[in-house]
Amino acid sequence: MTTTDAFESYLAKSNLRVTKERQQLYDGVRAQKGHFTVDTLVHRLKESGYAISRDTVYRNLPLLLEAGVVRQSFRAGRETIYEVDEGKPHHDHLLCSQCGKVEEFVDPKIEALQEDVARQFEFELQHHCHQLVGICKKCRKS
Amino acid sequence: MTTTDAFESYLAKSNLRVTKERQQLYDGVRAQKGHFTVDTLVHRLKESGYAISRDTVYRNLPLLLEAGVVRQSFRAGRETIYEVDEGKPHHDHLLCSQCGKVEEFVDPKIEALQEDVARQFEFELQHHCHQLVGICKKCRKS
DNA sequence: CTCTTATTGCAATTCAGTCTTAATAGGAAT
DNA sequence: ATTCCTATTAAGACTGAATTGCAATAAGAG
Repeated sequence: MTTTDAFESYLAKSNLRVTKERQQLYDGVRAQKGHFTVDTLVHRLKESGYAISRDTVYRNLPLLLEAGVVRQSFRAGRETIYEVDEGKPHHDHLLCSQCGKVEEFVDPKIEALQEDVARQFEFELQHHCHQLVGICKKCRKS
Repeated sequence: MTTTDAFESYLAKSNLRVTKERQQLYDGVRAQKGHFTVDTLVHRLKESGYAISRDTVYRNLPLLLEAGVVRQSFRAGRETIYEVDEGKPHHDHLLCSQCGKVEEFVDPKIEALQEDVARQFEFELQHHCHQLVGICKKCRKS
């Protein structure tokens, strides 16, 4: 299965239609490097000649999330930040409250402890949101 | 120092005025049990005879946060959920995605590992946002 | 008591995200 | 291919949380 099929096979499985917009959205999303917001995504899609409405993006985001194409990364103020979720392993974020710098980290021990907590409360863990906020080295110097 | 002075001493230290609204806001906030949103807070303040505008609440929330009176708890959809930050030790949240149930947990090992991560990236940790999302026992049965 | 200026309430505004609706197009059945 | 049903789309109105500008008010220093 080529990577191009990932979203289409999800759509087929869910009895959803493969539209031009969904294909373009999939392409556009995968072209994103790093973190992005819905607005920047729409803007970049337009630049690439894909005129997909903001609503269509919003409507299809749950599908892209479900299909494992994108991942809700974190929230910066009002905006939700997304990132591509293909190939890249799970990780959490460390943000600088001064300059907005974003670092990614993974800690298997924390992941395991999260599972323990969920088990303890008899929850079936679906996902988690874990952000550390602090001041980076550079900002601390000024 | 009585607990009533906590906010006032913070205001004094910061060269901010002690207004009727700030005193009432402080009282009102401390009367909140559990989690609350800005709107519910304004509503309850009004019920208690404290007619404080929503704007004043928004404007003073950063001060209350800074003074350690309230704490940003987590976000539910668009709304920011707050909770009183006096007496209560730090804790994180476990949410049920089906029924919205909120459990609180503390794990000293996770806390320590967060410090380790921050140290590794040379960040000075200020706070963190840690929510586990899953399905609770009751919801899993239906 | 007076005066300066922080603070307040109001109204207008912003902005992410949602909803409504009419038009369009996917794709199954024929 | 053609028809038809219905999912999906774009446009724009709308929502609700949060912010801002401004004129009126009141804290508290002198």
